Amino acid sequence: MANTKKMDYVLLGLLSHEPMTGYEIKKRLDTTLRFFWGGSYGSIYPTLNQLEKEGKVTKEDTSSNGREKLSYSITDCGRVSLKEWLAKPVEKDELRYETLLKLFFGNETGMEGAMEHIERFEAKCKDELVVLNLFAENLSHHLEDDTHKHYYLTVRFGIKTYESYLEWCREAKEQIKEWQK
Amino acid sequence: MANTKKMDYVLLGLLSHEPMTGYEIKKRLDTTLRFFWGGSYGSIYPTLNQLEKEGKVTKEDTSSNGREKLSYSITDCGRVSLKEWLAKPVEKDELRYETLLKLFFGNETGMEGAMEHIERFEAKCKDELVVLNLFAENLSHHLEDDTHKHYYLTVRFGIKTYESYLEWCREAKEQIKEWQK
DNA sequence: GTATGATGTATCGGCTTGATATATTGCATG
DNA sequence: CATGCAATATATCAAGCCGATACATCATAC
Repeated sequence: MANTKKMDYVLLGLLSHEPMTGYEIKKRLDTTLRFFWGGSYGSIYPTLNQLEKEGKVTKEDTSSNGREKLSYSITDCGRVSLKEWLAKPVEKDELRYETLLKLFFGNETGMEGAMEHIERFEAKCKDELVVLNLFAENLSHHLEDDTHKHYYLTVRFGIKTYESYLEWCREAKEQIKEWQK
Repeated sequence: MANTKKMDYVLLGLLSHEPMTGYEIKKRLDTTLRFFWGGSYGSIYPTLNQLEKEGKVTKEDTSSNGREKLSYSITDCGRVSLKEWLAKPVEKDELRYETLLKLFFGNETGMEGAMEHIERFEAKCKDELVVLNLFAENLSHHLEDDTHKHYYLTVRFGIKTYESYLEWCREAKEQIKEWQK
């Protein structure tokens, strides 16, 4: 059978929006998708080559002034492959929260350590929420576009969850203070 | 320098609670830690051997009736290593939500597909919430123990976030219905 | 003019997952 | 009481992925 590798579909999905270079794909992963997915050069470039061999994307050399630049576009075959994957039920959603890990094992260091981790987590969440709210604001003016509608739903997911993280931080800090009495 | 590998500290953390076999560790990861961390045999057994070589855990053969059984315990050296790691700030928290990925690229399949993914996600969240609430209920009767306190905080995190996921599901479904008019 | 950062392609080591192999024990069901 | 299925238990392997790094050019600022 064909690939079940996730990165294949991440790349096909991004290229279904517009042609891009590997570098641009990486940037997109680090900004727009950052809240729910990642990806490294070590999987982007090899996957692009493999997808080209399979005929799911095409490569175009758009170098200029000696600066190397390879633009990738999705093919009809690639679109079919993407749609098949999109229609299948989700296999796995997962959280990998080091903060919770350190909290869980925190009885080795006491509640002060836990408190510190929660406060750092809280600060980071606040920063992320600012970014997400900006995204939502910008997107709300362009909701005619179907792509933006889908993007908007994922941003709303981010906002909802980060807000609940902050609520939990407040609750947890309160709880710890009570225990310390 | 020493290891920065996460699995090292997951195992040390679990063994700091009580001695366990690799199999028991796996079960713990699949139940208690499931909501925020994972782990496979392919990383558990090799890591246990490596930690033993480093003197951070000791192995004891507790086989009986010909059934092989290797119990691992944390050493003082292992405890020091764990505490050092716990004191360091968190490097990375990450979400890997295939549901959001399929939603983000959903303009290829239309809003009906998005709706289906959201509904499946909603159903799964409801199930998880039942489990988490059970955990919280049980734990709330044993909060004298420090280990349980820390465990309780992570369960509360799970409850808060799953509740917000469900809220988002409702909101998103509402939003999609409105767009479909 | 020259250092810094952004653009851009690419690979490598090491870690992790998911599947699989192997073997024994305990329990249930006909 | 046999037979099969689930649970206990250790262990490895291919394939996937991350983080770091190497390399080269261009733009900007000082």
